[in-house]
Amino acid sequence: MSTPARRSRDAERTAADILRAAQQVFSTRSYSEAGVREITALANVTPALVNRYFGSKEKLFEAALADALDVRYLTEGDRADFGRRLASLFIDGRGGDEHGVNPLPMLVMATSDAGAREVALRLLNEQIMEPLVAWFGGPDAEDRAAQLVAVATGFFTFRLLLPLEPLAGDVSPAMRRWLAETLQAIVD
Amino acid sequence: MSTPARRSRDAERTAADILRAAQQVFSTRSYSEAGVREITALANVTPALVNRYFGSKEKLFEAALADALDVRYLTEGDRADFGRRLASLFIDGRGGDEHGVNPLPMLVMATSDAGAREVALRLLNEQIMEPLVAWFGGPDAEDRAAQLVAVATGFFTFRLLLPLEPLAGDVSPAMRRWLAETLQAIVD
DNA sequence: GAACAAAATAAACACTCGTTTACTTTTGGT
DNA sequence: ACCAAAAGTAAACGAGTGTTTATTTTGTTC
Repeated sequence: MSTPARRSRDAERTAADILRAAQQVFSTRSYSEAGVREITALANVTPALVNRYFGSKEKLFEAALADALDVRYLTEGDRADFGRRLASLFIDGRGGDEHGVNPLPMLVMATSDAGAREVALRLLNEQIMEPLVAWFGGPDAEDRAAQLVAVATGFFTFRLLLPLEPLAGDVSPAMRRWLAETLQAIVD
Repeated sequence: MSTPARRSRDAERTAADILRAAQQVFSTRSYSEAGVREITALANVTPALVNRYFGSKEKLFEAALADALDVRYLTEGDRADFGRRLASLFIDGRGGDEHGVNPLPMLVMATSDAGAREVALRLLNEQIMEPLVAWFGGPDAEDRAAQLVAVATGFFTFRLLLPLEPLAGDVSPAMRRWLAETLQAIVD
C-alpha cells in the first residue's frame, strides 16, 4: 500500500483538525479569549485557513459547538439513574470514549460575545432543549429542561471558570450526592 | 440658594459617577464587551478618568464588584423563608431600594477575562462565600454555599446572557416554585 | 484680580484581533 | 513531464482596545 501515513495536503483533514482544535480551545477559554491564532497553532496551520474553511471565527465556533452538542450525552441511560449518572459525568468526565467534547462548558464560554451568544442560544434550543423537552414530556417539560441546563451550567461555571473550592477538582461525597439528587428531582 | 444643581468639578462625585456607571455596564455586558468608553460615556466623562481615579479597567471592575457584593442581599431575613425570598429577589428584582446593584450578574459577566475572573473569584470568596459559610454553619457549609452560588449563577446566565425562554422574562409559577424549593433545600 | 493647583479633556500611542490579499507550494490528471 | 487548480503560507490591513501624554479649563487662595 502506497498511501502515505499522513497526507500533508488534505483539505478535509485540515478542516477537521481545525474543528477539533477549536473545540478544545473553546472549551477551556472564553470565546473572546480564544484567539484564532491559538486555535490554528494547535492545529498546526495558519490563521487564514479558518476563514478559508469556515468563513469566520464565529462560523467556526458554530460548527464546533454544533458538532459537540449531543443530547444523548444527557439522555441515554435509564431515568431512575439520571441524577447519579449525570453527576458522575459532570464530575468524573466521560470514560475514554470516541471523540466527544463536553458540550456544556462551551456554552459557558460563549457568554462573552454577543455573536457567540446568539449562535449558542440557537444551537442550544435546537439541539438540546427541543430533544430534551421531548424526552421529558409532560406540561412542565420546558421548565425542567431549562432547570437542568441551568444547574449544569452553574456547576461548570464554578468548576472551570471561577474555580470555587467545593466545586473544583475533587468534590465531597455530599456535594456529589446533592448534585445527583438535584438533577434527579428535575426528571421526576 | 446659589448651589449649582450639579457640581461639574467634584472629584469625589465624578469617581462615584464612574463607579455607578461601571456597575450598570458590568451587570449587563460581559467584561470584555464592556468598554471603558461606554462606561465613561454613561458617566458623562472622558475615558482617561478611569485610569486617573481607578488605575485601570480591571481595578475599576474590582471596585465596582466589591461595592456591589453584599452578602446581606442573600442572608437577611429568616431562614424558613429563604428559598421563596431569594426566588422572588432573583425573578422580580429587589424593590426600589437604596443603591444596590444585583451582584450576581456581575460575577457571570466576569467570566470572559482572565484578570476579571481572578478578581471576581477573590471577592466572591471574601465577601460572599466566607460570610455565607459562617451564616450556614455546620460541616457542609462550604458545599452548601457553593451550591447556592452555582444555582443562582446558572439561573442568571440563562435569564440574562443566553435568554432561555422558561427562565427569561416572566417565569411560570412552577419554575418559581422549583427555584424556591431548590434554594430552600440548600439551607436545610 | 492674578496665580497656582486640581480636574477634565483631546488626541495619539501601542497593541491585539479577525480578516484579506498576494504569493508560494504541492497535487493530480492528461 | 507539464500545467492548471487546489492548498497553504506570509504579511499586511483596518478596526477596536486600554492607556498615556500634553493641553486646556475650572475653582480657590493670597
